Amino acid sequence: MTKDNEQLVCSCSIVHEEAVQNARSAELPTARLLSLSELFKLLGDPSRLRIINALSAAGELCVCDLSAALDLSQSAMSHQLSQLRRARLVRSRKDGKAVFYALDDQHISGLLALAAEHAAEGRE
Amino acid sequence: MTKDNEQLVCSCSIVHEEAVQNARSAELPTARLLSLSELFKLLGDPSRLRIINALSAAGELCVCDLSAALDLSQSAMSHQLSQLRRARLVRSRKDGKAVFYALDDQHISGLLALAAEHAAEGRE
DNA sequence: TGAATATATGAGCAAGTATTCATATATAGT
DNA sequence: ACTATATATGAATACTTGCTCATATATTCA
Repeated sequence: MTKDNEQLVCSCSIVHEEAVQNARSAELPTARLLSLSELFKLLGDPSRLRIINALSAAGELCVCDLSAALDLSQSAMSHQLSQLRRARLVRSRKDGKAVFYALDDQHISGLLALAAEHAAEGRE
Repeated sequence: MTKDNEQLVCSCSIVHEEAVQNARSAELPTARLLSLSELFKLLGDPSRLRIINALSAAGELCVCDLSAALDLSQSAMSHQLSQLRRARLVRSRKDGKAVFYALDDQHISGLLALAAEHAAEGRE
């Protein structure tokens, strides 16, 4: 075999046609790929994970509470919450001067739990 | 109320004691937090997500196959695989000159599926 | 209206990261 | 032994990103 009518992005020639075709046809649409990776990227920061975990535990917290509980500056907290809000991971409710945040997606807690299983088993 | 015997990392004073205590006592241990966020961070890159998706679909692929299928240079592919391998998301099997990679964790596909649900619903 | 409080946000900086380039290692074939 | 092939890896670079600082907006209270 060793065809190389593929774009030769690699110099090797032992391409397994059908496996590659399998992989190619299973490719996620770009939009879905990007929204997926963006979701994971948001969860991939310790500060944001702590925020999500705190909201999951406490139900609803205002920015001030979150800052105090997680030892993060108000500005940093607002910036992070802004990202989480934009991705619809949290929702905000304004009450007087305070703004209360809560998780806006029931899947997220499930994601954390499932991910925790991997993290737990993988460690030696 | 409005106690501020907390470390005043924020200048506000409407801290809700019990909610904050709830959040604080639910804090994840640092090691677990970091391994969790590292897992998500790895999944939070489009290239790595494509690799994982390809392996999930094709079962086992050598570096050359992956490079060809995903249009990524051999070097970039090796670097990414190295990270995935270090985190035990993939395992490698050497066969002659080729090295075949496959997913090393049954949870990962589940994670992708669950995350996809969020990504699907969140879009307007 | 004026002062204080709670949150949001733009700019800038320091740290992290994905890719490329060059090169090293390992295996197979001649 | 020599060449070609497949993969791995260190260094450099361009790009991203999380935080801080300064400031803006909004709400409450006097």
